[in-house]
Amino acid sequence: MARPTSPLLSRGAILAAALDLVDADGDFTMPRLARSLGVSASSLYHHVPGGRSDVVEGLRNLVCAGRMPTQRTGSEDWRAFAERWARGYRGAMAAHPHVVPLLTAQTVSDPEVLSSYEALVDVLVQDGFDDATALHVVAALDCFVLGSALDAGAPAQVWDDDAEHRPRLSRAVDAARAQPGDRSAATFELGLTSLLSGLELVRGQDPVRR
Amino acid sequence: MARPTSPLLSRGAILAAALDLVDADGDFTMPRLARSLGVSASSLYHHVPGGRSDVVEGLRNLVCAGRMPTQRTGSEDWRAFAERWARGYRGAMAAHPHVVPLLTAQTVSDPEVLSSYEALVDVLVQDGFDDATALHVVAALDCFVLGSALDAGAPAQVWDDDAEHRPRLSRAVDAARAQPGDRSAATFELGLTSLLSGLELVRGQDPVRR
DNA sequence: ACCTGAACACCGTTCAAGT
DNA sequence: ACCTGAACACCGTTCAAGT
Repeated sequence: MARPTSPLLSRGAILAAALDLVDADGDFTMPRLARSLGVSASSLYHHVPGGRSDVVEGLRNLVCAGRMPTQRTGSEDWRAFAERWARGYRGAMAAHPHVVPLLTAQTVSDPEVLSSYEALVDVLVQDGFDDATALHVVAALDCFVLGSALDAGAPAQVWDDDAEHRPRLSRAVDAARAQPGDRSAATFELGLTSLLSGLELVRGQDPVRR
Repeated sequence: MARPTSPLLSRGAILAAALDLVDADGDFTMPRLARSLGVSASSLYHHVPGGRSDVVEGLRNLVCAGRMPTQRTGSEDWRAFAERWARGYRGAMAAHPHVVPLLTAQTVSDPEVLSSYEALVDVLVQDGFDDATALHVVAALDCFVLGSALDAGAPAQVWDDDAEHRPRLSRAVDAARAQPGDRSAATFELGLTSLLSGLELVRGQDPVRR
């Protein structure tokens, strides 16, 4: 075939196909990705110069863009904004849980995602956290959200809860399963609420005495 | 050579070599692992029947075994035990940060690790959490610890903090860097303390009203 | 500029063959 | 039982060749 009159591929089409593949299979390879687009593997590199890791960073943007807040509304205090930030982040990831393990290996460089970090730091400092603590708060939220996103993507059977050998774990798992709704989402909500309540106690506290 | 008079390999030796490789290179492959042991790749499968994923689960045990508490001391309340549990877990992972991304893809099946989960649930229920909430508490702590462990292994430059475009993020990063000690460890301590303080507020609360 | 097929240096895993 | 080399079906990436 060689060069077609109108391009067969585009960066956007490649990323969309990659996301479909990850959602369906839990992973992707360059050859499979090419096959799903009816194209040869080497063609991809014309549109995604950085190769596989470029596609992965593209997936981060595709999954997160527009789902994370970048400025607070008039009435929001730091806690309300942090809650919205964390929910947006976790919601974006949980909608495509299989991409999360791909992202954890790479540094965040996507500008849109970084803007939301910037906004969160801004709100925290405005509302009484000192600079260093604000950074730790953002990082701690980031840790919890990332862990929760991994949790959302984990197999239903996260822990091998053998009732014989681990009766209390097994009973707790059953009790949580008996509740309505998504177990992983409920865990996230409990953890987020608790984390924010605890951070409120730290806010404005003398940094050196902590 | 064929069969040697005394075995060249053992499961333990393979796992130890794999951990060395992961600590040094950030990853391992079966051929490299074999080469580091002066052996051919196919030999490994006699001692690690499950292949690569078997090695990964073995690494979890090697890294965590003995580092996570399995019963509380007489004077410990739930909070003290949960703190010890989370610190042990995070400390084990942070000592070998590159293994963490390998583990996140797989379900926990190691008995020693599961025993410590069992112990934590037990303590929580004894101290006033209902079964379902205890499970969510364990899961939330697990999420935070796992996220923190990933954070500990991430490149020093977690976020691409361009001072031009993201001045507040950049300033907060600088402020945190100016503090003594490990940034990631400090984030973990702040988050853990806050999370536990927040969970204390939930303990014994009417489950249905929450 | 954009797509191709061939090529390179890798993977993980299996298995008959050796002792 | 334990190690080997050969083999299989894959990877990610590069590049000269085509239009």
